[in-house]
Amino acid sequence: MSKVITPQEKDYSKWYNDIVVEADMADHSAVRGCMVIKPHGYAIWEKMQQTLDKMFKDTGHVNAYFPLFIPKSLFEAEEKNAEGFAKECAIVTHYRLKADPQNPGKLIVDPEAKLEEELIVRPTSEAIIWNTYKGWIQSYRDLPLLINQWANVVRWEMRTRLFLRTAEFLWQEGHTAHETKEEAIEESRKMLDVYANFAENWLAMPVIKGYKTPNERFAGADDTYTIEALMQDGKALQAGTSHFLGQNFAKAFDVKFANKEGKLDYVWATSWGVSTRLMGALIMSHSDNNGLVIPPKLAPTQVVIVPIYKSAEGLTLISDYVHTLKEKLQAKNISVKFDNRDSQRPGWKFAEYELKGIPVRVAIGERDLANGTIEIARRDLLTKEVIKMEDAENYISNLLEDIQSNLYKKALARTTANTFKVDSYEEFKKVLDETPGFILAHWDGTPETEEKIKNETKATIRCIPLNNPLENGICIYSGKPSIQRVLFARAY
RNA sequence: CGGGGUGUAGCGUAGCCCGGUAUCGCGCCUGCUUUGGGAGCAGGAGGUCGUCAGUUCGAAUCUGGCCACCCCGACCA
Repeated sequence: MSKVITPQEKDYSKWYNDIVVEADMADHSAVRGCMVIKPHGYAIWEKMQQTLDKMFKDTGHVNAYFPLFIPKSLFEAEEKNAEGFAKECAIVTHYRLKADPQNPGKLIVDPEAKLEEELIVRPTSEAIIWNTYKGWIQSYRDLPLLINQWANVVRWEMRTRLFLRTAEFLWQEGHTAHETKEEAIEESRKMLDVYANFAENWLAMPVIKGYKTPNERFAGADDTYTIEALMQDGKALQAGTSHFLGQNFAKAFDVKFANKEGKLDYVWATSWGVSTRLMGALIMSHSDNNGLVIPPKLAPTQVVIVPIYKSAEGLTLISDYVHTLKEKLQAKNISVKFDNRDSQRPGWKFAEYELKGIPVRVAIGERDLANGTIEIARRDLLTKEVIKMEDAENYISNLLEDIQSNLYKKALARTTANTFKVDSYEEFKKVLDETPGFILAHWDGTPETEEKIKNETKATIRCIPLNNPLENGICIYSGKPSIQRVLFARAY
């Protein structure tokens, strides 16, 4: 039906791009690798923010804000972290422009205005935050320190994709400090659970919780926990990570505290984050060839009401009913938009809201007024039903819940159907090429084998699932003994 | 960064080989008729042809540089 979206089966990545652009979520900007997030996309991101922010606060965290710039000397303090990000940093070297004497009307960088020390545009904030924490933490009484920041970060990626990998992106980063290793690990696991809860119950996206192999760990972490989701094309997406940082940053920034015994010790740290990449996850979990599909819990507008009328009097009569319906729905905390614009016709509006993924559409015409009915269409299944007016608010309220759970069930069924246990390398390669998805296979536990599999097949170990059942087997690549299966996939 | 492709009105395009000031559709504006799945008719507006330079009497068209985007690599916690 859609005239604008490239079908998934024809070209998945073109389809993805079409959804982002045509559903009015974001657009390429004049800046390389950076996008403009448009109101419809930003509204969804705001819903994600609101939901996550509440979850963070409910688990005892508070928000703060740290600078965009990090002096190079601070940035390089934690060596592994610095090394991990060094290749993708934007660097400020000057602070002033001046008129170009050779070229009237143009500006050049003023060579006189060179900074004594370069500033790194944050690719992540551990360095500046831990440098700050040094001044905030002296005693166990100052702990735990549970802080989150909503911010933008810059990573100079070579190749970018709207929402999935942009040079600048929006995210939240939690940075916590603890007295003990156990407490810090518990914190990082707790936040992983928050992310998984959000992914499954709001994004309606099933995820596998697990931890990363040393190769795939965050630079500077002792352990990286992750939630991994399977997209419609069989590729995996890392949807959120939570890191146990050990004492690495405390040591690099000399953050010590006096414990209850009066002895000095380095604090234990975590950091955790999710980004606007979740928008990509949302798209690639539920959307179809007709456009975006938004899970009701994240839809800025859950219900749109389209009047169908032949005269101004007709519109007035319809509006009277719609206003009472709208109030009843709002009383149930349902967000409703009454699109009574006269500048677009109903058919146009239907197509538009379908493309933009509004979960429920209500149509009311003069015929309905006479019959005491309304027409209700659900975006996920693209079905329509005519119901009695008096059933409307309960019907819609239940329908929203049904759509939310239906989307999750559908995504879960897809993920399950595309998760394969594989016992030989031949079979492994065959699955990757023919029915891509998650692959559970035995691995000998060495970085060498992991690297070789990656180089030969582009598949990586997404994670070692938490609560993974132990099972003796042999590595599909090396034939060496293995004690468990790990989760492989090609990934975004 | 390497290989391939693209860039013409808000969007999608024709023209480019063979140089002479730009085609069509959608959208936009006005009016009337319409309104239950992207309305119809009539009239109208809108373009430094990505950008900079070169060749030429003359460049969308030929040559070179640069920029942006797309695809494939490389890269990516």
